[in-house]
Amino acid sequence: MRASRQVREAVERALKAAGLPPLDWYDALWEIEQAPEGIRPNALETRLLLPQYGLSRLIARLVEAGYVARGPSPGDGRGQLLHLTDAGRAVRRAMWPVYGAALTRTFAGTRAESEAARLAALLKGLTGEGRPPQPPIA
Amino acid sequence: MRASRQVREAVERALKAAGLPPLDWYDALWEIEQAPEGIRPNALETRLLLPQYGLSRLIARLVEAGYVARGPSPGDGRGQLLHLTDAGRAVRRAMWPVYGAALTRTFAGTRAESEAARLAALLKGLTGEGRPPQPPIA
DNA sequence: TCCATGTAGATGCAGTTGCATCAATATTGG
DNA sequence: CCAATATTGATGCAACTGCATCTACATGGA
Repeated sequence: MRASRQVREAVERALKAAGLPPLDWYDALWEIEQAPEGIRPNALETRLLLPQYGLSRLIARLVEAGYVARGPSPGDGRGQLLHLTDAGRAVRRAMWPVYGAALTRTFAGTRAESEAARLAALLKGLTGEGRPPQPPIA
Repeated sequence: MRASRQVREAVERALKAAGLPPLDWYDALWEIEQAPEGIRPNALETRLLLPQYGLSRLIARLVEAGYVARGPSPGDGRGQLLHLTDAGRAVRRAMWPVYGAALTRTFAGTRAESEAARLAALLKGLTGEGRPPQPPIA
């Protein structure tokens, strides 16, 4: 718990210092970007492992910021389809170097650095297996 | 991040279901209990890796719940000395089985279970080394 | 001694979270 | 076809967080 909080706070501080949105936004923007055909909130929910109400409000913030557009969900009047806007793509891209640099700084020099793959494997088992790897490179 | 959130939420749910206080309280109660001569908030701050205002308010809640008593700090009129009350000891003790059981459930059957020591070592490097192990057994 | 600076801890405010619940649409069994 | 139930997503409320700032006491130097 301590480790994850330390890491998260380091990343959050770096993003804030760079005038960028908080960390949660990154994952959400990334997942939405991966679905050019649009993605529905309930699908995001399982991918991001967020509670329903949390995601609902996160989306509201992203929409208000102009990073995400809501559209109707074909064939289901309850749902909606989310798409990334150009601004959304731009900010996600801008976030990555800052995010990555903060991570690098945190891990540099620790045992976890050389054994990252092993650490990731161990932790992945805890998330209920769930989702595919999250490869946020470019 | 996902792994730690999953674990934390599982523990929080278990504690709440048992009518017990949230997880943060456990660590704080534990650390205070370890210092029968009393401990000062600023010392707790470094042990718990909490921000100053967060700890200040956590202590306020613990005091209001009757689990912690504030006393004057000898030789420093600004400070205070915290002690656990009997109720505090009791609730900390009551929390542990629930806490532990939730952890066991989360780790059971994962690779992390058999490699707990390795995982702990990797993660510990990330917390800035900091503190001694946190052995909340009895 | 007095002032400048440093440290301990508290707090107002705005934003976020968890919980419970709601409205709207979908689906299913009779 | 309709009523019962399930699913999707939103929201009021109370609690909690981060940030900036504040008060009170402490300490060091002129």
